[in-house]
Amino acid sequence: MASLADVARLAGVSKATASRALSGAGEVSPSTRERVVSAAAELGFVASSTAASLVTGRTRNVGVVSPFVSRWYFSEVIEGVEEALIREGYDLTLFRVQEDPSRRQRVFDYFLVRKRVDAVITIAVALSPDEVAALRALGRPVVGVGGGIPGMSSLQIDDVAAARLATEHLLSLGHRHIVHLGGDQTEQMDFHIHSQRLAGFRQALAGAGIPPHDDFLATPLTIPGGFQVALDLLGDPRRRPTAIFAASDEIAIGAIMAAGRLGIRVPQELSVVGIDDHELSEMHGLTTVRQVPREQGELAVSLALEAMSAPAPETRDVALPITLVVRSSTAAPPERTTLPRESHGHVVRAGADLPDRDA
Amino acid sequence: MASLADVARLAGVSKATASRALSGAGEVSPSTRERVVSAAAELGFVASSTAASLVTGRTRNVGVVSPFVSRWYFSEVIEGVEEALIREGYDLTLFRVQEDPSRRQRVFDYFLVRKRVDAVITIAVALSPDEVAALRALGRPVVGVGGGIPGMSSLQIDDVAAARLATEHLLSLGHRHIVHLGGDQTEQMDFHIHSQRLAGFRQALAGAGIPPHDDFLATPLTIPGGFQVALDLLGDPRRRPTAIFAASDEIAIGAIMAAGRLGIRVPQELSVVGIDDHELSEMHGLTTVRQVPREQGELAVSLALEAMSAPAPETRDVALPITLVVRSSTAAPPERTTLPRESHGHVVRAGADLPDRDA
DNA sequence: CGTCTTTGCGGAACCGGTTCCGGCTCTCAC
DNA sequence: GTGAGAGCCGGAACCGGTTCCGCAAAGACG
Repeated sequence: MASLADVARLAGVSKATASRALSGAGEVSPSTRERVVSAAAELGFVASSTAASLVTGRTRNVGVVSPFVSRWYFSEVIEGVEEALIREGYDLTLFRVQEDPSRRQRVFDYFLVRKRVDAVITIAVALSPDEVAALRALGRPVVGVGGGIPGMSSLQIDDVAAARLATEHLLSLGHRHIVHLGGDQTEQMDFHIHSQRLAGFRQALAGAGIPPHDDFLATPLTIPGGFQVALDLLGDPRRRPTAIFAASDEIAIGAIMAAGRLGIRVPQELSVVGIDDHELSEMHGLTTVRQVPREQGELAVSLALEAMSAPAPETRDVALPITLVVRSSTAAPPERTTLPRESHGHVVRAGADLPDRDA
Repeated sequence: MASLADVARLAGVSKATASRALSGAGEVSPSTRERVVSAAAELGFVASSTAASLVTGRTRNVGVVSPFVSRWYFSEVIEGVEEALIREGYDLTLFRVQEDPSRRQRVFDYFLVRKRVDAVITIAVALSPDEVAALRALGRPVVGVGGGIPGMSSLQIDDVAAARLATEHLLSLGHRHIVHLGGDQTEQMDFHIHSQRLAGFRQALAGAGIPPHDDFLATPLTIPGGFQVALDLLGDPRRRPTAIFAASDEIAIGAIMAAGRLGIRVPQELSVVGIDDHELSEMHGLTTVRQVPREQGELAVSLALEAMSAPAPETRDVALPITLVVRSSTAAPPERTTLPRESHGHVVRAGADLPDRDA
C-alpha cells in the first residue's frame, strides 16, 4: 500500500507539498502538481481516509438512523440519501434502530458517538428525550426526514394537510361515512405522523359538518396489515363505510385487496384513498396524496451538508409539497348509502354494474 | 471531548496503561484498571475509532454492496447483515451500485479502497472482471450472497434446484403447458441467477419429456413488471399456459393480479408458483420456494468475520436450504387444456365454476 | 537596484490512539 | 543472599495524513 510519503519521494517533493497537490488546497505550481499526480497514479495511491479524518476531524461519512430498511418509504429515502451522498463524496453508515432498548442504546451511546459521522439523518424515527440529547451531544448537524427532532432541522410533508386533502377529496365526491385506517404508537415510528394524519382527517370531517363517530382503526402500516383490518371492517355490512382513508398506500392497497376478496367493487361500492404514491399504487389504480421520499432523502443531504459548512448552527424546517393524484379507486358513493338514514332499500343505480375498471 | 490522555492524567497513569486498562489487552493490576475505568466514565470518554483504526488497520466497519435497497430480497439481506454486524460491534457502510458506469467505478476504485472496510459483502450483484479485481485488491474478505464472486466466499441457494423444485411441483399436478417469467441481463443483478433458474426450469421440463418450446418471457423482477408481462401473456387465449413459474415472488404476485384483472381464476384456471416467500406471498396464497434472505445476511456476516480472523484466506461456498411452500395458487390444470392437442373444444368440467378461493 | 510582496515549498507539529521495549519491583527458589 | 522470573507500568515510536509557520526565490514597484 503506497502512502503519501512514497508518493512524495517518487515525485521528489515533501509530504506537505504532495498533500497540497493532491487535495488541491494551498499553493502548488502546475508543474510540481503534475509530477505529484502522476506519481500518485503510478503507485496507485489512495489517501487513507482514516488518517485524514484523524487530523481534520471530518470523516466524510454520515449516519442514517432508520427503524426499517425494507419498507417502501424508508428504503426510498435511503436510496435518495445514498445517491446524494455518493455524489458529494460521502459514505453512508446505516443504523437501524428498533424497539429493543439495549440495541437502541448501543446505537446512540456507542456507535454514533465514536466521531465517525459528520452528520446524522434520521428517518421518521421516534426518539426518546435521552436519544435526542445523545444526538445533540454529538455537536453535528442532525436532520430529521419525515418526523423532526425538537430543535433540529427537519424535512417533512404537512401531515395534517395531506390527510385533509385526501379526506376532502372523498367528501367532495359525496362520501359521508369514511373510516380512517392509520398507525398508532405501537408502530416503531414517529407517532406524530399518525396522530397528525388522524387530526387532519377529523378536521376535514368537522369542516364538512360530520359529527365525530367511530371512525378510526389502528392498523399496521403494511399491505397485509391493511388487508386484515379491512377484511374485518368490510366483512360486517353494518360497519362498512363508503370510503376508506388509509394513512399509507400500503394500508390502502391491503384494503383494496380485502375488498376484492369480499367481492366489493372499487370504486363503485367502496372508495379508497391513501398517502404516499407507493410504487404499487399506479397498478392498483389507487388515488393518493403523493410525496416523493427519494427527493426527501436528497434534500436531507443538502440540508445536512449546508449545516456542516455553515458558521453558526441554524436549524431549518422545510415543508415538502404534496399533490393529490386521482386514479380509479375513488368515485361517488353508491346512492343507497349516500343517505343511509333515509333507507332507500336496495335501489341500485342503473349502470352501476359496469365491468371492472380494467375495461 | 475527552481524550485518552485526559483519562490517563485523571487516573494518574500513562496513556499506555490507560489504553491497556480500557481495551482489556495486556497486564494491568485490578486496582489501576478500576481507577482508569472510573476516570473514563467520569469524563464520558469514548475512544476515537478513527485513531484506533489508523494504528491497528482494522476499522470495525464492513461495506455492503447492493444494486438496490428497496427491493424485498435486498432489503431483507441488508437488515440481516445490519442486525448481525451491530451485535458484533461493527458498523455497516452501504454502497449502492447501479448501471451508471461512472458511479460504479467511483464505488469500486475510490470508496471501497480507502481502507475503510474490514470486509465486503455483496448482494446479488453482477460484477465486471475489473470490479472483481478491485475487490480482490482490497486484500480483505469478500462474501457474495445470492450470487458469488469467482474465487471468493459465497452464500446462495441452488438456483437450478429451486427452479426445478418449483417446476416439478407444477408437473406433478399435471401441468404440461408452463411458461417461465424470469429476469435477464437487463436487470441490474447477477444474471447467473436468471440463467440458472431458467436452466432448472428447462431441466425439469426435459425430465418430464416435454419438448422445448416457446416457454420464457423476460420480465422485470417487480410486481408491476410481472403484472404487465402476465397481462400480455394471459390476455391472448392461444398463448395462455395452464401454469406460470415465476423467477421471483414479485413477478408471481404480479401475474396473480393480472389473472385477477382478466377474470382468470387462480388456481382453477391458472397455477402460479414463485421463488422467495416474499412477505406478501402468504396474503396472496402464493405457492413458492422459500428462502430466507435475512438469515443469509446474518450468515454472510459470520463468514466474513470468520475469514477476518482466519490465518490463511480460505473461501467457502455455502448452499442454503430451500423448501417448497404449497399454498393456494397451484392446483391441477383444468381438463380441457390438459391435452390441448386433442382439441376437446369447449368442454368445461362440471363444478369448475366454483366460487373464488376466498369462499 | 534595493525593498516589498507574492508564490512555492519544506520542516515539523499534530490528531488520538496502540504497541513494542525496557525498567522497576516483588516474589520465590536455591 | 542472590538470581531468575513474573507482573506491572512508562517512554516513545508509530499509523498516515493535514496544516501552521517560516524561508527562499521570483516578480512588482519606486
